[in-house]
Amino acid sequence: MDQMVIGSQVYPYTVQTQHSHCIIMNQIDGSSSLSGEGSKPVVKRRRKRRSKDSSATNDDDVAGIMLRKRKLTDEQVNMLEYSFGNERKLESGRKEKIAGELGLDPRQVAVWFQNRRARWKTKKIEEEYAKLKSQHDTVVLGQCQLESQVLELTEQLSQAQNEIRKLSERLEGMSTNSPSSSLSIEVNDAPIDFEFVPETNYNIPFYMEYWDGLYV
DNA sequence: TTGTGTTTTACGACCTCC
DNA sequence: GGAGGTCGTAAAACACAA
Repeated sequence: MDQMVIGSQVYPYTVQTQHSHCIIMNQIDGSSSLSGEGSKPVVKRRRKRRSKDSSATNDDDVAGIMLRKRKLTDEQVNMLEYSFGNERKLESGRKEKIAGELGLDPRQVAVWFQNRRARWKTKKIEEEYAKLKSQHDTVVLGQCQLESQVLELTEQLSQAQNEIRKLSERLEGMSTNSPSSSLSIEVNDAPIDFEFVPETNYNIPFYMEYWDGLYV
């Protein structure tokens, strides 16, 4: 059993001490954290913090030292973790039961669950963030690939436009008075057939230029 | 040993639900 | 209105590098 020496007094440092510590705490505070001020105006009152001074001798300071928070034992934490794994919320009866089994104040059990839920929530948020980041990175990568393809296709399109313009100019030079409804030319030894389809809606600029070139 | 960063315990303020 | 929740934070406990 650990001991805490305060002045001439030796205080046992055990689970029971932790239990007592909470009772003292509530008495000293003269308040419960669950007092619930409802919708009163927000008045942030800084609570008194416990002193770090261990050389104190008067009753209040001794109590303050007794109030020092104590780490829960591994066994207590394991039991609390197990309980938390079964159910993250803590109804009154269960809290009393756990507190009794572990020799803790019910308030300690409630606080532990509150903090545990907060840690769990933080972890969940971090996991969700990592998942979303991964998805985002995947989308960004896909976007880069698509942009690269767009550049490549734009370049190809530009080259094709140039080819067509050159051919158009050549055809213009060879043009006769009677327009033909179709014509056939070769580009790079590959035959390309053009067919005039008046009802087709060509709204791509270079096609319009091409037709304009043919039928000026 | 000591300075510093992180984790754990505890609390005050406020919110929600019954 | 009370019980129990979240949120933000203080302070003790702990880990660890320098």
